[in-house]
Amino acid sequence: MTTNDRPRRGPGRPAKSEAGDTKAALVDAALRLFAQNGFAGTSIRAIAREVGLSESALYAHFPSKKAIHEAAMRVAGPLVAVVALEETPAGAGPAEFIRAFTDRVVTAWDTPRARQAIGLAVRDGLIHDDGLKEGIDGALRGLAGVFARWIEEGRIRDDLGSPEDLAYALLAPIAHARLMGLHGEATAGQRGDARRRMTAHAELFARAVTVPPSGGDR
Amino acid sequence: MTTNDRPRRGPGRPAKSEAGDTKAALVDAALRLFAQNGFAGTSIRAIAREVGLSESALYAHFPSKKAIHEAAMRVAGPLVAVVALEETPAGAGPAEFIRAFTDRVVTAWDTPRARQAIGLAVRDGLIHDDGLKEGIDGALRGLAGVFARWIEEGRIRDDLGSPEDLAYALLAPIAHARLMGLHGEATAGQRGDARRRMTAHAELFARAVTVPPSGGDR
DNA sequence: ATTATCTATAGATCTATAGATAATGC
DNA sequence: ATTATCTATAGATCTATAGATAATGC
Repeated sequence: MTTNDRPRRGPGRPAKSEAGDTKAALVDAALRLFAQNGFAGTSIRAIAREVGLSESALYAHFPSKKAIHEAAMRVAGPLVAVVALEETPAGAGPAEFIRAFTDRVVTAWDTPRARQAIGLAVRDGLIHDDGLKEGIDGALRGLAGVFARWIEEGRIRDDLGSPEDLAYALLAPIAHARLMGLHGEATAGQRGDARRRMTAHAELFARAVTVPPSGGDR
Repeated sequence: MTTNDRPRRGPGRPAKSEAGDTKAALVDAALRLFAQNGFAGTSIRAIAREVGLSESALYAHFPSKKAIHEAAMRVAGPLVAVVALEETPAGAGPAEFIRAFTDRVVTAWDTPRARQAIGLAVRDGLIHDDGLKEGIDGALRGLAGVFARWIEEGRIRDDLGSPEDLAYALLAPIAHARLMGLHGEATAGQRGDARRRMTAHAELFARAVTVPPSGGDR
């Protein structure tokens, strides 16, 4: 179970040589355990032991259990992919953009940190948190803005639904695959499945929204 | 907080008049609390108190905390919507079928029981459970079968992706909306948003997959 | 003196059990 | 006698604090 099993220290300040970044190690262990077992299911004892410390050493770094949970959430970082949207060059055509955007999201979400972060969010009800909801809505609006321009320019179909609905049709399946397959406890196989599902959906979506070559039945 | 506040009983067997179905009331309270706070975040004390009992009265009905959690999961019932698929008449056209199927799923998922069930699944990691994954895959396969037939018959587009990918493109956004908006703590407004999102997506999907009227640009 | 650890412990809370008590149904 | 409740309590575990100890950096 214990990923990080440094030897238990003796009393007193540790020698310079063996004095690692304890605080960072604690946050790391906390992130992992909270994501796995939730807030109530994780004791500060378990966190301290994972790093090879006594419980009270933890209290020298964080004033309370809540504080270390908050620290873990901070390093987990933002859960949504607004950044990926801003970073994707919109110059290319719709299909290329959709592919590039999805690739960025998939890469960002398949890091160990991001996988633990989503576990944390799911376990402790943050998935029903207003902050997360606003983040998602922001990402949807950003994507909808891009789609709205393309609809105006006649580069994607205007008869399917609102730009917002289109954005949802692209993003939701990707987000769903993340929840099901890019979490902290996912095996390499599950992660591969999730990534394939994401890119496959992006391709399907790109084909569905781009204006079909007009004329000629069959 | 307490939804069910019957008066606390005295010692001894309660009179027939005030002897409700305690076991059912316990499971009900347990489902609500486990969904809200997770397994570790819910004490048997809290469950008993919610029903107006002492902790030990609970142990007369269930041998352990785990047992009452399992009972709660059983009444929560299956999480996925294979039933909805079987119940939807496939005789109608693709668009009608997609609409009818989605309506059934939405209705099934917006019951208080189903909303608590999804909270339970999310909170205690069942979302990453193999059983649930198999249920989802089963629903996807069933839907994919319907789509495969329609593709053969030329009633929906064959150039978007595999029947499985199509099934995912329809189901995942609906499942995602459920997670975000049809859970135990969702307000009426959030639930309405989620339902609208589901039906809007079904409409978009139906338009995207049906074969476009051929011929004539613009 | 400060920092980072330890041991020991207080006080709360948690699961579970033992034994008492009172209504029910035979 | 059985059933459904209670009170009391054991024993484990949890968060948090107090005070000791030893290395560091001035």
